[in-house]
Amino acid sequence: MTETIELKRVGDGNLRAQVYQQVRLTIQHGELAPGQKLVDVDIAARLGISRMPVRDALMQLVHEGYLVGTTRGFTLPTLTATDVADIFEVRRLLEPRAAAHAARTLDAAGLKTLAAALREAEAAAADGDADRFFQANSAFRNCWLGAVANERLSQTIARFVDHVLVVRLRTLSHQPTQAVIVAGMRAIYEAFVKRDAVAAYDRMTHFIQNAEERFMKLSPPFQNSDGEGKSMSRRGKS
Amino acid sequence: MTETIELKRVGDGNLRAQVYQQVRLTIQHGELAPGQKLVDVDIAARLGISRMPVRDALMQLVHEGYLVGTTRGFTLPTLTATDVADIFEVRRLLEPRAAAHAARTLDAAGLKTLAAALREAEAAAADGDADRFFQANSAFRNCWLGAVANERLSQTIARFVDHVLVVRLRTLSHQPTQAVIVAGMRAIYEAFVKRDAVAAYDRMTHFIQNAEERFMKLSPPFQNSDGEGKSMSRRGKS
DNA sequence: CGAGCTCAAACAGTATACATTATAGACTTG
DNA sequence: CAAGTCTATAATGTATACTGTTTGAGCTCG
Repeated sequence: MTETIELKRVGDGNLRAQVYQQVRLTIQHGELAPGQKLVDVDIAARLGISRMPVRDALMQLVHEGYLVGTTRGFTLPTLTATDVADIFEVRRLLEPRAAAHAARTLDAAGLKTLAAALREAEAAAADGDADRFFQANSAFRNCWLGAVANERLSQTIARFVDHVLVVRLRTLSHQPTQAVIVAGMRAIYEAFVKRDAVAAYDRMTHFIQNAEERFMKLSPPFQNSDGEGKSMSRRGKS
Repeated sequence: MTETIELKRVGDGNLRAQVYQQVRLTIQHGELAPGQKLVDVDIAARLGISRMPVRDALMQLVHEGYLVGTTRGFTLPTLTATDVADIFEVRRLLEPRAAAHAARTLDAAGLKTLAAALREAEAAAADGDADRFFQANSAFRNCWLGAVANERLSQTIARFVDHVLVVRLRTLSHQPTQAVIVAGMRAIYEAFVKRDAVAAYDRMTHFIQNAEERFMKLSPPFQNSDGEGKSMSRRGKS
């Protein structure tokens, strides 16, 4: 409960949105211990605002699956192997189609951004810089996902990606995995360049399958799916 | 703003969950005019509670897409043709797979419930009772959706179904459409009985395509997708 | 008579205070 | 010594009050 979380106010709009952004970025950057408690009054004091906007933001994050809210504070969810498998199943269903969309709608500027992200990922992989690699990876996906015409589709995907993202830093630190991912990104990028929707679909399918295999293989702590500790018990749902 | 909304307290847990349930049920039953404003302090007064739980519930509903929150109250979203098409695209991607899951996991009790819902739908279609038909339809889907092992998948589907549901009453009132839907339900049900995952997948695909065609055909007011009034502009997002 | 401006009302955002609940730790008893 | 219970504390849930902003209506001026 020391100064591990560093939140600063950003001029965006209402306080809730600001807090939401800050906390989500904190989570996405992995700057949060797996069992760390997020207490609204605590964050509120640190930001110099009242509990309510913080509480609203945290509840929104809970609802989106970024956090779990117990009666005793908000913490990161600890996904079981089943959870991860479920998320990947949904991603397998959605992302290939979305990639096919993007292959048709990406413009020159988008392709340029993708190329830059790809180069960055390659450089980071060469250096073994997991954090940079992670950032490049996110930039790559955010770019093509932003070109998808169907916003509900892209938003749903983004959410599920973020859910596994919490524990993804581990996978992305693994050198051979980085190589595989870069290869997959390049394949997808080339399909985008050729505006080949079918190729984009197929390569995205392959990419996700690879990612899931790698993830499962590299995560021995997830093997103990004792079935009892389904940690995603949400609060506030029906 | 008269007594059109009838909310009663249900002993569930915290107030926010209760209000959330009540309002969502109200929406799902179509007991809400398209442009009607939902004001937190109003509902709070009617329920005899304070604004905060109501506000939380409404914001949750906004976030889930059931409502849109303007700077001037919460109202129902008015979906454009593009919105509906987007939702159906996601449903096409998810529901066949989910049906295949259900074909394997549905137990005898579930099949019995499905059979009852199917009979109910047939009876309602024969009587031309749109409301009963609607209820039977929902019961049918909720049943097989509940048997899907992947909870994230089923929850995502349920959400998107609910989104089009707001304007679905129109479609379900149409007699020929009711016949088509009943036929589709029966086909899917039989696939479930045979535990034929492939057939369930294919028939669900066909079912959704039919539903979308019918929906688009029966909705002349949605044809004017002037592109300007994208009504799903949410508040509170980034 | 019409257009623009001002004022008021309504509603969401925010803050603070109070109630409730669950958990952890300590103490007591078997 | 161990197990169960009780209490204290910490964190969420709820309520009320206040503030700021937006919208709509009415009035005034051109």
